[in-house]
Amino acid sequence: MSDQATILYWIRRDMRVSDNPALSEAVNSGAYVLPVFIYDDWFSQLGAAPKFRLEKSLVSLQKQYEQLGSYLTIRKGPARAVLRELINETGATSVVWSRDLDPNAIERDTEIKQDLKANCINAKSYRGQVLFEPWKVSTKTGGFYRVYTPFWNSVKDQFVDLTLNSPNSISSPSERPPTLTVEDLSLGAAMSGGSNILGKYIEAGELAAQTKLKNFLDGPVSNYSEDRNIPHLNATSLLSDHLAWGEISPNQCWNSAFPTFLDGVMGAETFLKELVWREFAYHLIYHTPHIVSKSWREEWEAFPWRTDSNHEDVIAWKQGRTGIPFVDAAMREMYVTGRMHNRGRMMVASFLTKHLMTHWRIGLEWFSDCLIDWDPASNAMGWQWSAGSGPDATPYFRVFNPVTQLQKFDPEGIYTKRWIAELSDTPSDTSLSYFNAIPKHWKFDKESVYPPAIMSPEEGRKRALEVYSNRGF
DNA sequence: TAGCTCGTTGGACAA
DNA sequence: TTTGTCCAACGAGCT
Repeated sequence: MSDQATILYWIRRDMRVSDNPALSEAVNSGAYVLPVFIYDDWFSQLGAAPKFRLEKSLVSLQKQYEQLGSYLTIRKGPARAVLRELINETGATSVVWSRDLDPNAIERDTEIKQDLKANCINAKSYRGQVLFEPWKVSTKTGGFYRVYTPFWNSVKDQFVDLTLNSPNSISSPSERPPTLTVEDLSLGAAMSGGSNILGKYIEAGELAAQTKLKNFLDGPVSNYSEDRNIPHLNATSLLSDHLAWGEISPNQCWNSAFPTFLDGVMGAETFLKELVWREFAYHLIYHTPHIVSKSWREEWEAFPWRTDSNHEDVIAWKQGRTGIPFVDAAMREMYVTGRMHNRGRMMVASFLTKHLMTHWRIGLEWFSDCLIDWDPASNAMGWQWSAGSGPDATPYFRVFNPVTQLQKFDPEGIYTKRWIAELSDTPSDTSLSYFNAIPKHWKFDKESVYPPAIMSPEEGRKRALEVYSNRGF
């Protein structure tokens, strides 16, 4: 073992080397840096698509470390035990990481920090997941924000540019500790067979993220305010999965878009506001962690939700067979690509929670399994917003009508034809790919007849409004 | 402290 | 076809 000190850099959801304060600090200390990924319970409980996406991210990150003269060490097991093991093996004296604001991650990290310190190991966490740490934003009376607009007004002028460049090289111990390979983690194992198809829609890694940000700011951003509502257009940044896995930082996004905003491009402001929605979700998950599992407004726990996740209506919703084209197109888009257009997300969430009166948690769990951009904070906030149980939620009488939404945002049926083969005499390749992606036991193929609507928009709206307006629940 | 204003994303209906 | 108004009322946040 060399005399030079070693720092463990513990990687979680920060799969990048630029604007990474924890990594930069470790590199600048002059010690050897050992980048470590630990597949612990936090990761093993992820849904199928997030795990598959994680695999791609790790492969990309591994290459990046090799290009910087370092390497990635991968282990599996409880993080605390694995870190101790690595400390014993390498003689490391410090562990650094980027803060993860997910409540389960906070609990794990707090315990680990105490444990390390009790054993005379330096342990330090750094910014990186958000623009504004939740404890640094407060209302004038010292509380946390519950409504988006005041939150936006409060943070929009507070941003300080701390963006860091990538290290030029990383010096790591010459003696490599034993490591697993990415393949050893079997991260694609939970996929039901659509992984080849889903894989085509994933471009993982930091470089891909930077390229997408640049392309977005070079073009689509100018019409983003309007075009982002049209589900068949390629008008959004497509950065959500990169942000979810930390392949790009919100700081980098903000910094790149801000000059465009100053130039008076409205779309750039809308984009910044979207970034701040992500911030708001982390603000909420930090201050009210129950948002991930219980209705944020307590009184909504008594709402008579349908809670049977095997109900035929729920199955139809998951499989994109409700007979409501907008809902089905969006659900199929998610199953094939691991993404869903934002208007689709609002639409299917409104349909499940209002027309089908099904608990938002059932929707949240399905999204957690299918989305490559799954993020605990945004997912929880979004579902509770749609259901009406969350902070700053949509009023109960605001029920999306899937037919009028389609007329407004997809009048020519481009989006629905892209995803629903049964609606076309000459089905598109994308719509047919759905049948190759779904599991066989769904017993559903391109010869199937498109089903009649399981619930008429008018009837569903009427029923939802009656129950929602009944203060007795 | 009390009062005032406002609330990401909608729908139905009337004019 | 487009535009305006109401839907119901509450709580957040500010002054």
